[in-house]
Amino acid sequence: MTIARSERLLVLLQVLRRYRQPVSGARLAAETGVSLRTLYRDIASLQAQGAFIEGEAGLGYVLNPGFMLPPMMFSEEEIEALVLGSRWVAKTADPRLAAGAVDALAKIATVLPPDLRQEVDTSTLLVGPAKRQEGRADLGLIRKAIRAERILELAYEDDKGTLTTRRVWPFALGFFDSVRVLVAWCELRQDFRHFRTDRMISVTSTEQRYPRRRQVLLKEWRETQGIPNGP
Amino acid sequence: MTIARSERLLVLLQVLRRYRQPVSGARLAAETGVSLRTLYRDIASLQAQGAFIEGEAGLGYVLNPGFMLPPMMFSEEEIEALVLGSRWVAKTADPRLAAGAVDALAKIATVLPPDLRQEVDTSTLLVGPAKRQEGRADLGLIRKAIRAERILELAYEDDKGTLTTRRVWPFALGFFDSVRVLVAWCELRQDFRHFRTDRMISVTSTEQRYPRRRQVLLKEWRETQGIPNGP
DNA sequence: AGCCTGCTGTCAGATAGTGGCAGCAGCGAT
DNA sequence: ATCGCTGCTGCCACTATCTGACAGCAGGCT
Repeated sequence: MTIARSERLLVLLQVLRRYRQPVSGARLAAETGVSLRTLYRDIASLQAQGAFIEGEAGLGYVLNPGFMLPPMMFSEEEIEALVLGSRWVAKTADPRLAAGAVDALAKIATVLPPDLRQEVDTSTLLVGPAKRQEGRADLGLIRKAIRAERILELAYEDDKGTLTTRRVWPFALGFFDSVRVLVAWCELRQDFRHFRTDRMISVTSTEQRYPRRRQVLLKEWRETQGIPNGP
Repeated sequence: MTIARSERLLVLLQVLRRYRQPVSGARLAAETGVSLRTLYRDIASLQAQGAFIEGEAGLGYVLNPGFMLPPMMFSEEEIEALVLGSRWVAKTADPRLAAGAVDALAKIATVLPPDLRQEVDTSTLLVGPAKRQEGRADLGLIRKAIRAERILELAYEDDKGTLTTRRVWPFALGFFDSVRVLVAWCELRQDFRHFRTDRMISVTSTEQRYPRRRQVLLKEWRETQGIPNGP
């Protein structure tokens, strides 16, 4: 990847936008296809032009969010990705989230210049039929409980057909090809448990907040699963 | 005023933003301290990077508003939908489209108010592992051909193991659980055909444009499939 | 102390940027 | 139609900017 400096600076800006956590200069240098020395020069250039990039020794660089520097418009690839993603959500997720996908895309479309708006309407990336396994569970309720870190009461039928009632701390929802799985801390078992949403007999949200942060639970669960990191 | 090109491009963008009415290239050249010839090169560079600058002979240049994304408001549901959709694309699609999904989300995040930006980072809707069936086919190339309505030359191995070479008019790409399917008009068979991307031996893009609009082909294909409408 | 990382200086060679000129094309006014 | 204004592209030689490598210092974390 050998691109001119003037273009590279904008690429670098986007790479920085992409990472939210500190990134090392070496990594940025690799991504922009340039030596470490040159990367330092590039960073200095961006800072001189007003970009608020913080660099801390031993950590890396972070782009302070909330400041707009070009290129801010979406590329064709990005539009296609947004459209395809929204279509998948619209087909796969529960009705409320599906509506959210459609609405979000519509909002994005309104701020697009005409030619890109055209891309949204005419994109021909299609999503295959969903093999939804419907349960009585209200996914909207579950997502809301996850966001608000509220305890849920589940009536659940496990894979052996045994019915149990549990209080759980919900913190993630996994979307697989045909099933949706709630990941939660189970008060009954005092451990992480997975619950297929189609096996939930009933779901009740309490007003009670569980005592830990869902990000922390997610991190610990990932470690038990041997999943390194990332969404 | 003699500044480096990389910085000058950003200055030029600011100058363009300042004017609302058309500005002549000569004036822009003077303001950025550069010859007219070079200014034309600068404008070309900005356009190549996605800036929507319109230049009309006899009038001048105008920066199409909308190059910058305005601050946007989304509901929590909409944010979750966007994040989930992007994560799915990032896991499922080809590397370029996957990067597009991540980049698009990053751009959206920068124009979000802080509390919603938080939502993007902490969303705990997860996507299961992709069961990607990789082929040698370059999906990026295929998508580009679809967008530009270019004829593709395929070396394809059908389900019986027979190898054929065909010229096709690609107009849609279907994402299923484990396979990606190109939908195209096949010149050989004079009919619509589906091609699994993992069975493509080679894909070559021609510069030749096929004689019909892809939207029309899509509509006709849908009718033959008995698919009513909608994406 | 040791490791990782940010940051600066220097230098010679590679690269890209630059202006001037010439020519074509589209638009509006005369 | 003609003219003037403007956008746009090709060409070419000159220049300066950019680049990588090496070397060294500073600051945070374990």
